[in-house]
Amino acid sequence: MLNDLELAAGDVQGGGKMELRLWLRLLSTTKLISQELRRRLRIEFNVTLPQFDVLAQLHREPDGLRLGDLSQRTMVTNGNITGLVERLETDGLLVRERLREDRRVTVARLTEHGRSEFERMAHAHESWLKELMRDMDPEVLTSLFSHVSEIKHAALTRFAATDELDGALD
Amino acid sequence: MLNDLELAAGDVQGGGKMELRLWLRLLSTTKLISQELRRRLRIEFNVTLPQFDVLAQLHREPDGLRLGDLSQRTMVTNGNITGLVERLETDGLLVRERLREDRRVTVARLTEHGRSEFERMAHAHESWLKELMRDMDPEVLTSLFSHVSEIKHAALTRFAATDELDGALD
DNA sequence: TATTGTTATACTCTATAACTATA
DNA sequence: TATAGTTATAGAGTATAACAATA
Repeated sequence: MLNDLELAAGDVQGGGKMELRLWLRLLSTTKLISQELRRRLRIEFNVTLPQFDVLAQLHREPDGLRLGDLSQRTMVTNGNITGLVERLETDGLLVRERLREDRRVTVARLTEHGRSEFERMAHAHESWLKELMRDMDPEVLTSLFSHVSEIKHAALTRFAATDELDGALD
Repeated sequence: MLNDLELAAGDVQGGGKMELRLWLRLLSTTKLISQELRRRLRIEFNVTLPQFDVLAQLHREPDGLRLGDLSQRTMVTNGNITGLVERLETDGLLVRERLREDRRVTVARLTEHGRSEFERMAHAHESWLKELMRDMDPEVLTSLFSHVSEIKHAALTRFAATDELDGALD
């Protein structure tokens, strides 16, 4: 299952550019998979990947999330979360409500329809990924998860502004 | 360096959803890093990530590439590669030329300016990534590369149409 | 004054299909 | 007829800044 061709071709160099090569491989892999998942989500459920992400975040929080928190967790700017959420509200998947205690704050939460729709999406999504990774050793998946988490952690501490460090748990 | 908090919090389940969790982690990680790299590329070099990708592909091919091949390698549709390449031509980073033997074919290749600009970009890009991954064990990077390649290979064989399988070597 | 969210704007990317010219 | 590339179009994402309402 290992692509010996690529290895033999000198893809793995002990030398200097492993970081770059790994990054490019990560990027092309996620792009490839994202495109297919996006296509399937659109065809089967008529949602985009960022919309799916918003729904996933809200699904974890039965009481809903402030738009600012949603913005942090999805890594979508405040200005753009508005339109994203608006489209989902139009489709009846979530509702927005202003807080009484602080009328500047808007909380978004899933409707019943949104919740059940998301669960259908998540189920399909999960089975697509299981199919994709069916030949991977479970140990390898766990190890991958932890190392990718290391990289993410480094990115959070070295790339992101320190005050944005909270939300992104994924 | 391992994020014990996340592990302790039950992020790694022996059970059933490791594939999904790994995917979400991959996705949020590449998104986080992409956003920062995109920001830096725009500020320092005034290019987007897809444009950088096009330049990288052309940089490997001194004689240039047919737009169709470029389209495959970057995973950008034929229709959209046109505009992408046009912007780069306007900026003087590449030129398009029709083939004499077959006047349907257009070949894009870097100009001298494009080549030297890309080399500056690639150098900066590489140092950003080295900084990001400076604490990662080189063995781990190699192992990550090979396992991510496995996943990419699975995606290529299971997701993509069989006739599009050639180009995507990254 | 600071914060929350909205609006506005400009650009780019993505997906699809119809179209042109060449073969 | 088939192929390579372009054009057209619609919808979204992305980044920034200005703005209104509220605190």
